[in-house]
Amino acid sequence: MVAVLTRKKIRVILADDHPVVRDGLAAMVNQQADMEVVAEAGDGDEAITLYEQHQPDVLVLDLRMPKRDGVAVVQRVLDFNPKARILIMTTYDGDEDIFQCLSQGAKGYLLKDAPRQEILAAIRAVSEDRPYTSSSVAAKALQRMAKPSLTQRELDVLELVAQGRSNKDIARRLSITEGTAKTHVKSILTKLDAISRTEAVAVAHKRGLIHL
Amino acid sequence: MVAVLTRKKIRVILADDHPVVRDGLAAMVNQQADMEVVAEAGDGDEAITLYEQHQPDVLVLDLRMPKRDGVAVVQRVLDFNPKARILIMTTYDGDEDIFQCLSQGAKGYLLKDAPRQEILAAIRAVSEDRPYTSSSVAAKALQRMAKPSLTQRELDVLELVAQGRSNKDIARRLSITEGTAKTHVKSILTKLDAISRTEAVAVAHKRGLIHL
DNA sequence: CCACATCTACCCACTAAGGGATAGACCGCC
DNA sequence: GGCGGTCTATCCCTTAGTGGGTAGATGTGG
Repeated sequence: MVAVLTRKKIRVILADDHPVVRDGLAAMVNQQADMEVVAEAGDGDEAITLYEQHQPDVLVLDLRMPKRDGVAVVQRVLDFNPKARILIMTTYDGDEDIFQCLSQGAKGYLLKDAPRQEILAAIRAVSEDRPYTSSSVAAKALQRMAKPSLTQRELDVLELVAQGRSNKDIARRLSITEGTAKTHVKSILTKLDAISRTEAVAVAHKRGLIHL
Repeated sequence: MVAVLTRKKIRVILADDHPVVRDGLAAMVNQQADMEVVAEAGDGDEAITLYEQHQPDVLVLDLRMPKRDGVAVVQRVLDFNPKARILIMTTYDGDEDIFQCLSQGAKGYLLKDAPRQEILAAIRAVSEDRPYTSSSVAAKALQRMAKPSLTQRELDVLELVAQGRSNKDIARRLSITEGTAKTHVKSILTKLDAISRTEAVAVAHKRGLIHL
């Protein structure tokens, strides 16, 4: 028997809410001699359940999914198994998403427009516990590190600002005074380097701080 | 020879900028006895070129692609062949996108999270020149019809508003007075039923009038 | 315990934005 | 030729948002 036949295959779980994408990845992975798909998840909760059930070598994870958001899945899975090897695969290239996932412990991050070979290379790298990040993605993570973080309260306010709420409306919803809402908005503007709330929303959206 | 063998297969072109999605669709289509993929495009220009080259029975088209936007591809292809059968397949469910594509002459519109069977059913329907639209998508197209359209100038202004520009800044960029910029913004607010520019951006984004 | 960050709240002053109305210039269509 | 839509522009007035600073309460970690 040849070595490659006796060596265990890389066991992969795919988590993505688009059946088409899962099909595509599954076809790609199963064509390889050294890897196989052991399960597929269509939402965040399923991803967690199936991970704990199968304990695969690699979890390929979409960021935006129903029921539970990708970052939450990363946390939960790494909590269950700190050595879990997670590869994020998403269309979102905002520095916040990248930073969150990688600093949380995901081993790789790549974009859905990546060519086949790169995707397979990433899965192999992550399966051997080697980090995989394209240079453009790594650059964004580094960029993010130089920027100030928003507090939870500021994120709450930012979300309402992005919905088009007025300071008065925001204050009412958060049970604070309008003055306090203004204070939060001001610090958001400062941190995001924006001169108006509308620009703040644009910046926050580009950076992946909010997802409309 | 049995009828199904002599009957010509449905010839399909896939246009999507994600290799994974193309792989998934191709695998799905090629497994069917009655259809086959004759070409794959990774951007809008390629989609047009390959359509004119192969003249397939169905063009499956992603809306957001590099080089040329999906709506522009629909126009161009239908200009080349008014009987072209185009099936839009996208993640965007804003009423504006749906309305634009269908009123332009696309035969079907479905979302990427659709199950395999629905996708195949849509391709078959469109290949026979039967429109295919899920009820939720059709509902949005109808909703859109009741809403006022923005003029081209208003769309120009809206885009700058969405970038966070001030009225003064917008005026400068469009070479108009600030007062005129205000007039445009005011009519945008009225048409989108918003009380502030930030809310207008939120509404416009949800409806698919702008894509950040 | 002290230092630090966060959330809350207030002050003042100034600018930007929104609401309503009106109107001339231009263009295409019936 | 006239009607309707669009783009441009202006008026007045009111409200919302921005920029500056200050500060008490609370909680957390060194």
